[in-house]
Amino acid sequence: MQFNTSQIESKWKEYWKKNDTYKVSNASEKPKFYILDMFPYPSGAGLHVGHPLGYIASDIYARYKTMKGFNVLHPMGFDAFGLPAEQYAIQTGVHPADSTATNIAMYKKQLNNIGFNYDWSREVNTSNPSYYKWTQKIFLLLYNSFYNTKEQKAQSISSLTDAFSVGGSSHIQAYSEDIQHFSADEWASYDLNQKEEILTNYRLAYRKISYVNWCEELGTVLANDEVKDGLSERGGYPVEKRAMMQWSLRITAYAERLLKDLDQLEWSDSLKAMQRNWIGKSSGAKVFFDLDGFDETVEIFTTRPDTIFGATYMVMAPEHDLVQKIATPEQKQAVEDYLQYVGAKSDIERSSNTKDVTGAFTGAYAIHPFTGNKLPIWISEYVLKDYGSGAIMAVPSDDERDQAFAQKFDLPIIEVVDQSDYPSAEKFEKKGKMINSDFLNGMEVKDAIKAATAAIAKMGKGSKTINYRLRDAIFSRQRYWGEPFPIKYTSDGIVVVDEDSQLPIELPALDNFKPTASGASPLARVTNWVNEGAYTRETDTMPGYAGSSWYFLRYMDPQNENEFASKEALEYWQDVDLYIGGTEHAVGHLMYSRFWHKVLFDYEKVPTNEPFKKLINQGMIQGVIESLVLLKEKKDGKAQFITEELRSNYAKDDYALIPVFVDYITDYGSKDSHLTLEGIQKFIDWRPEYKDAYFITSNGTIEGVAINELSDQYLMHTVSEVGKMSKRYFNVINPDDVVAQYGADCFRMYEMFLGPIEQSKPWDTKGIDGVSKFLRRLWSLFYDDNQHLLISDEDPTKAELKILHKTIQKVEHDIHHFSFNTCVSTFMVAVNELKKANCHKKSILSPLVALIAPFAPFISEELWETLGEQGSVHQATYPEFNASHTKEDEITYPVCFNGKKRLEATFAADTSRDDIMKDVMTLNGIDKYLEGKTPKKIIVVPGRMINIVV
RNA sequence: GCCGAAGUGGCGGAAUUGGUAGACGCGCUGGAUUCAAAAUCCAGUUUCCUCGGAAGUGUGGGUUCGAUUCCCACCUUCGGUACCA
Repeated sequence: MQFNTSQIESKWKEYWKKNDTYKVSNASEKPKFYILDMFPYPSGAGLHVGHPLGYIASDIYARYKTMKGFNVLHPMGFDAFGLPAEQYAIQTGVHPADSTATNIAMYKKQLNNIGFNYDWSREVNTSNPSYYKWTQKIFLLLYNSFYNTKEQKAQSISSLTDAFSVGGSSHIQAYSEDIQHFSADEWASYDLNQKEEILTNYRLAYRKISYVNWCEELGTVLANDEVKDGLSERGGYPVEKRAMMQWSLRITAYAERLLKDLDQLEWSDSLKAMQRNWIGKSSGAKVFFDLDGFDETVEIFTTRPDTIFGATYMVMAPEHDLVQKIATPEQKQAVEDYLQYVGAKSDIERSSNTKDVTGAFTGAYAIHPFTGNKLPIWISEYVLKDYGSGAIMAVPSDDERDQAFAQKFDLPIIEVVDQSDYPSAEKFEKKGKMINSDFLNGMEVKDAIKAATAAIAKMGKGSKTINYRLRDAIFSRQRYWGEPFPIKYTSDGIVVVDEDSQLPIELPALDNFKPTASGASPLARVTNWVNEGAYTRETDTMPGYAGSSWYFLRYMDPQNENEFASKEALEYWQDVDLYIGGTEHAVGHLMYSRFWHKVLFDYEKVPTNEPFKKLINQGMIQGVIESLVLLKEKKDGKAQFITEELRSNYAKDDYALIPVFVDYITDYGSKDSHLTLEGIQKFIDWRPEYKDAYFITSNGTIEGVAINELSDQYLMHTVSEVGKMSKRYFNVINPDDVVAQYGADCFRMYEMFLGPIEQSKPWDTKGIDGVSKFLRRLWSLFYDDNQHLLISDEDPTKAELKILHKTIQKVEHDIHHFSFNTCVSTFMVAVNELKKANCHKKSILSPLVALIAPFAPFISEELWETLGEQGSVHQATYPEFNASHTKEDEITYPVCFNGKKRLEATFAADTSRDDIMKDVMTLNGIDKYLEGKTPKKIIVVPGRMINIVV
């Protein structure tokens, strides 16, 4: 039989489907193993060769685990809500549900082409009402919960209201940023509205005013990644912050647990570091400063309470609530001007300006708690409203920014830390002895922090505090294509939740997807949906991360209509044993999923505290972007392109890079990448607006219209950059094309062969022939050139068994370490050696095919059948390694002199260390290296090497 | 700036606990086969050299009998983050 990839692939795809080869059961005696891929957003562009990298790795691992006797769950689904589909709907009028369904069908076809072992009966689609019913249900659970800081877990909000009814707010231990004090009687006297206002401070899902990116010209709210440098990505219009009442999730309540539980996870250090940075825990003290002439106090947060005697002024965030109140009439104008200045700047501009020091004096003063001195209160953009309490005590002697500010506005500086005992200490480092600090004088910084905090607490002016950088997550989007909230409002604006029996609240039909003028979601147009009796529905929808924060649970029991997953299914599958995905979700998705999971855990709805035990970040496969250099200046009204090597003659502003479809490029991806005359012709055909352009090469200029008459010495070199694989750069490689040319097995193995899974690298087809050759060589162990079967039933030789078992050992080791590139090398070595040994024995080839099966599922299935084995190779038992076959009788030792290898010597494997030491001195040629000297020392590492020290 | 990852032939990369640096593949060179080509097969391929050797894993130092691997300092590239008090 001939090796024909497309025939083999369609044959076995059919077989797997017919035999339900990849169907996974929840009822199994086998140990479970749950391996998960980050599910894709089904975009209209389809999969490119970068997407499957992680999927191939997980597929290999899943198939390996199955053969090792595990019941393996390896599902796939779609993160189907999202902006691109809505954008497409606005442009074309095609309903997002329709375009999404089309895209999903295309994705599934592409995925099946690569031969993944997904159990499609478990497919999940977040935009499906039977799925988002449970997203809505979990949202309601969050809404009806508060965080009990004593028990350290989420509890029902009703237990909080019960406690309020019994004892008011005094003995409550519940997480909140805004604690109000009231008695049980007061609580009873409040009306619904007042109660709700208080509960809002405790609920894990709550509403507050937050800011969105509003673009007046586009008349819509933009996502963060639609805003570039303070302008809308589409059109480049200005974007401003606009306040809107929006849903948020109180993830901050879980900050400590999210931080602490990282320790138990098998994630990479860099990923954990990213999450830790994001949570941003810092410990210090909060201190209340009295205001001169006002009853209010200003709360500040500091990590350096020891330096409190060095505080010479205060700074508030410009948006701080007290600013308007305390500003004196004389300073009112200055404050207004400054607010004007800050308000006009976007976030990006504000944070990119770290050099210029700006601010304004409010005219008000705070009272220093120890000295009683009056400290002027300033406002400045370098203090952020959302971090700490939005105000600081400024210590110019020990903080870089405070120092710059003090110098600019001529504020006093008092040195309070003497670092002369620590000459190596950096300035502002927490090292030194306190000076000019009253009762702290002479103390080491470390002790002074404790002493100062204790003194502040004793005065009732503050306490030790832990602060987190993590913010609550905004959960509202003013969009159509997302989960509707199961929420409506009374005419007084009081929240009414939908009953379980009403879920799912489905997205209503709509034909105009354009945003509304007010910035509300397009849903606001559907008045008969919005107005439900006396109630008005929430018209915002949930963000992308809503559906993806729990999808891994749904795979366990995807068709369940009574629960998001049954208790039995959850008990059996527990958690994800191995999660593979890109780093782009390092903080967003992974943080929200952990948060949701912990809430569910607190309610005993899931059996585990963390969702993803082990996580591997696959690197990205990037594309090469090939561009022509276009001069901005025209000549005779015609565009001018220059060859890459002439680019250095021009300033950066004089030219632009025009991406070229990579298929037209010769030597794509190399330093020498260029367009030949033929390539230039293709380029012009593709972009007719350049048909008259000049193409300036090193050997002279050619005009687009006159190409045919010219010879081949004219090459236009292009600029090669490694970057994203994207439609925008015309460098997308579709896996279908690679599969059609080389076969799915070759594509899979080549992606693995490119290098370590965690590393990013540009796609490059150089070298795919090597893998293709390997598969043909494997085939040639079974069939000769005339397609005659070569298989024999002879007993294997010792040498053949050794090749096989060395391979088993190495491949299994490497799979455990996710080193799939070296697995492929190992297979190549094995096939090369068996070929050399002329081995066609079933006893060797059967286990070899089983070893290769996880990597090349199609060819191995075909060869398994050829060998006369029963059933699917993917349900076979993994070959067992037997060490007795790899034992060496003799070992060839490298003989080194001072660590450099000079000679070799072969000894029987069981030769003792002493005998080797003796024998090595009688070695042929050794005198030359000894140079007549006696060796100082001979080191023998049995089985490894011999080193002679001269 | 801070945090993290990495730096090895012309290229992708390998080297398991500190123990023969460059496995495997691409590319290149030569040869066989062929009318010819493709395909296939065989041999060679880190650099320098006086063909016996010498140097060599970003740079400089250190520990060690021995360092791609461990330690210190620096350089470069990539990813994350950005006035976090």
